[in-house]
Amino acid sequence: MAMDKTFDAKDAEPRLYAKWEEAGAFRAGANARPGAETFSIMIPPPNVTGSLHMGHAFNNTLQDILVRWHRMRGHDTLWQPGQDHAGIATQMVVERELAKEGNVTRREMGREAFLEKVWEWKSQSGGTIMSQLRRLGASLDWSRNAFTMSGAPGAPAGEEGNFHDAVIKVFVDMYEKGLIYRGKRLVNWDPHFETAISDLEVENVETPGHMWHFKYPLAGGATYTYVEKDEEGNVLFEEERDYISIATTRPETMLGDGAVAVHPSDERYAPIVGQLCEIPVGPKEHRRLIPIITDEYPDPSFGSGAVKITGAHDFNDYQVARRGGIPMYRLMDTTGTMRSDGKPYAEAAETALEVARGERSLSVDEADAINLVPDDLRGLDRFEARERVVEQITAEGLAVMTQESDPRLGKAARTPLAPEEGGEDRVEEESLVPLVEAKPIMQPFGDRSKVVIEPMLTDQWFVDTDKIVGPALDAVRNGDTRILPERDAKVYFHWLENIEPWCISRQLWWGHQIPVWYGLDLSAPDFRDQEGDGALDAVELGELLIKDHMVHAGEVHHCAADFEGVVDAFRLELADTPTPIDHARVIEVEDKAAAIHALAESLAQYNVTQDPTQLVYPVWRDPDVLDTWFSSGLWPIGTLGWPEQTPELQKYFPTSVLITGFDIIFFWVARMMMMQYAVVGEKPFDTVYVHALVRDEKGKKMSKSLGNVLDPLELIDEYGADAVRFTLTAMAAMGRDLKLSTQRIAGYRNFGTKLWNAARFAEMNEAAGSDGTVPQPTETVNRWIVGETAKVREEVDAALDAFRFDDAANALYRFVWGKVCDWYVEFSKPLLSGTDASAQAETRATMAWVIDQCLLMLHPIMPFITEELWEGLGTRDKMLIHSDWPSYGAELVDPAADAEMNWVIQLIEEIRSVRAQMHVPAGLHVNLVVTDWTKDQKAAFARNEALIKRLARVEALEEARAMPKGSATIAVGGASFGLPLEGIIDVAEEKARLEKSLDKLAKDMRGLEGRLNNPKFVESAPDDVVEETRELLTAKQEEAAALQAAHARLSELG
RNA sequence: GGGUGAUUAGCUCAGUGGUAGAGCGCUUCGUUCACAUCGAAGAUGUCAGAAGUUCGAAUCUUCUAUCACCCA
Repeated sequence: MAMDKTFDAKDAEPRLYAKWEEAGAFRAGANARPGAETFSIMIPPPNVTGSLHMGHAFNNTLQDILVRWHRMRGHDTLWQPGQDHAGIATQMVVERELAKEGNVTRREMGREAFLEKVWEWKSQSGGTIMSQLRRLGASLDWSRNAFTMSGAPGAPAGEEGNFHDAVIKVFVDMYEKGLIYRGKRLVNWDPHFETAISDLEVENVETPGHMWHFKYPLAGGATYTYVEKDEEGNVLFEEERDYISIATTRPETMLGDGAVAVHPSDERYAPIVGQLCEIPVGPKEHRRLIPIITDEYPDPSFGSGAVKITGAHDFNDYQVARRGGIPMYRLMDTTGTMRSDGKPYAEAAETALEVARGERSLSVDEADAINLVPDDLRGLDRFEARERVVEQITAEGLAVMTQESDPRLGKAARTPLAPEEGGEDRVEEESLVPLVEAKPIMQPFGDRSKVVIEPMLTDQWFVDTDKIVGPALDAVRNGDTRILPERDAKVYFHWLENIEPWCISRQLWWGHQIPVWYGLDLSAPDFRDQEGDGALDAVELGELLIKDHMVHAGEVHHCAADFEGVVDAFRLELADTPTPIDHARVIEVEDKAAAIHALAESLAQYNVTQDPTQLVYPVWRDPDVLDTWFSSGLWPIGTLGWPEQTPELQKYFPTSVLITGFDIIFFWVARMMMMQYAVVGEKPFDTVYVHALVRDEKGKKMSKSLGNVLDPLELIDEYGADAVRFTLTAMAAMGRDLKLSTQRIAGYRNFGTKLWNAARFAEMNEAAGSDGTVPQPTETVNRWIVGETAKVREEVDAALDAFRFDDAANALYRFVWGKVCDWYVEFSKPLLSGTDASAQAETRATMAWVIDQCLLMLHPIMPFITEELWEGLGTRDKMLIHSDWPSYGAELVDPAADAEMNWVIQLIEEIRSVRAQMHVPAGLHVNLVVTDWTKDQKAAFARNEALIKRLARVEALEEARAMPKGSATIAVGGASFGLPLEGIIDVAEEKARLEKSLDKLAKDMRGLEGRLNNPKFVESAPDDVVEETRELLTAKQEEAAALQAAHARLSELG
């Protein structure tokens, strides 16, 4: 067979992948030895809308390495594939598609039809990432591909899995255990998609913004002495004030302020704490008053030190408001528009005022019902409202003023002012302008919608994480689950120790609809059926509804896996209504409005017909769906068929390793830990390997807007999957970001070519395709390379065991290129082409074995080229992917052979170096003279003469008493060699070379002697270190002596 | 503001107490029968700075500077 000069990745990769897949090579348990230990990895599910990016390539390369490595070791291995349904992203993609096609909106279509579209889209485009992972060579068991929405109502054929059942079951179970509740809390609200979103879907971006400074006048014209002091207590500034100064980046939220807070230690405001101040916006006649309170949150050194508290629109304020019992007034609707519902402003403000005065209090829901947006601002966009608020305050003269030249205004400053009191300026001049600082602010944007996220107080479902966080923390603390690198365990602890309730509802359609049904709250315990006839006439019905208030304002709700499951619970709700209403048929309707309508209609009809069988009690299902992360949180068990006790679940759970990015430690890893413990009471994985980010070569995060994105598929096209994989692996130092450059990838592509050509050489010399038997050669060269192979096997296993992927890759790189190609292949040439038949045979066998070992050990990192060579080099029982990973070790190392070959290598390198520096023509063979060597060295030379001569271009060896004149001298391991170069040598140049070497030796020796002359070193350092140092010094001294002599000879010469 | 980490050759990075390393790039040489996607040789470092612990520090401690990321 004549091999090509290079590996054709484009041709081979798809062919080999198909071959593996057809052979079922990736199947769970493939190549497992009987009774083998199991090894399982769950893929972090990519979005079903997603396509492969560099992070995926990195993440999946590492997983594939582990999986292939374990599979080759005969372990019962599962790499579980799958995708998550990515609620918001997928819904957005499909809506966009709809818009392109025919301008039908989701709402126009209706929920059912829309979901049908989503499934349709999924069946067409959902497989993209799967085929891309195949390009990378990922050996996932595709027959088990999972999807977080499989088995959901409306799922088409081919999506019959039971993930949906698992998700719903977990929700119901957790609800029943009291771990899930409905409540009003502040969440990240996306005004574009009109849904709550997770922190992960929020991008905080530094944006040019403004900080406005306003005066909140004290109620009733009260005044106080405002005093500012320096650190020593000297008064810097003092004045009478009738206001407190507030800075804000979001003036429109002032409308919802519930208080002004200052730090308890802030003496400047101590005189006015407890007083009321006025929000300087809104109609003059209904100005709202709010209390000045103390809280730890305000930073006295920032701004004026006083903070306005808008509990319903800011996360920090929310905490302060909760601590201080401050009402939270919501100002916007779901689209981020200023509210226009509820009572007129005058009435709302009056209520708020009563609350501020302590005359009444509001429940959270009552506060939420109050609309404190002034009538003229109702219905405005939030940013427009901001402008109007600023205008109104400024017009009223309640903006803090400053000189036009104030640098904080962001304009060119003429005379910079010393900042005092957070920068307020009191110089009275005619050119005063409102103090509006131009400053960058961190602003939250929806990562999909790109609109500004609004913290909003809304009704949502929450997991009471406090109740389930314990086992997740303990597991990592006591080592049941290990997080690598260790630093990331700290991140994990930090987050879980400060965990907040987890908002799991989303106002979307694509997802697992929450299995909760609501009904109108009906009861009339005091009603007496005076006729006692078990029927209700018109009069009685009227009394029921009006006098006994049968229909209450609130709602009741019940949770079960399906509608049938809640019917009984709702019947019980009717128990305290009169017959026959208490026997009404429970039916499901669309929503609350439909329920009211259906109930009214039913009662009306009953009134006419007196037919109790027509009475219905309508209930409606919660329209919201669950956060995608809620379903992803069940990934380890859900993919294995839970709640059914499948054999796979028994075998592969808990899983062995999770490999994932640091950015989702909180969102996914921590939640899987909590969920698995909460649901099945077990850890989801033994080890979590957290990897860093792939960046561009300048260290910038790859992003579409920067245009520095490297597409892994393009890279695979250009360099081959193996090169991309090897690069990522070699750069995978634990916990460090990768700065990826194409140059580096090209370098590792070259490495593949190098391996290819070494194999090609072996094949040409009939030294390929071993049967796997470890050779037991007699030739030193062969004994040496067998030992080197054994050493690297141990190194690679140790590295992979410790998740040191880079160490494994680099060890193999050094071995294959630096040992096998640079030396062993060269050393083998005289033996392979020589006349000694037994040496030739043994070398062929050894080389065949060594090359095969390279293929075996490189396979997990470079699966394609190694499989191709494996097939090409010999007749094999199994494909490489299922071949046996080696297990030999140090017992194959022959120390004598090791020492001898190292000496030979050093000699060759020295000769080459001298030749190059003395400008000996590259092709010229020269003689070598030896004046001094040991018996062993002589024997070693004799054994390796052929290859030394060949590699160093030596014509012949002469033994001599003294070095001939004009020789260049070489000292190797105590032996003195020389190249007689009279006529060729440049004496001055050779002297310079020797001097340089001697200088370095002298420096080294000084250091070594310094240490050895220090009695404390000899006393306290370990014996082997002292011994090593002594030996090193002796060697240096010998070498120096030889070079010294050579230098002397040259000096005599002239 | 809080936390985590980084700072080592021109570049990208290994190196967790025992004389500073790799890859890439650079310079010179090379059409040697595996490979020019190659080979040979070479140059390049106050290991960010300061102080400490130690017989010995790139490595441990403290401080400083700069940068990055995460959380507020």
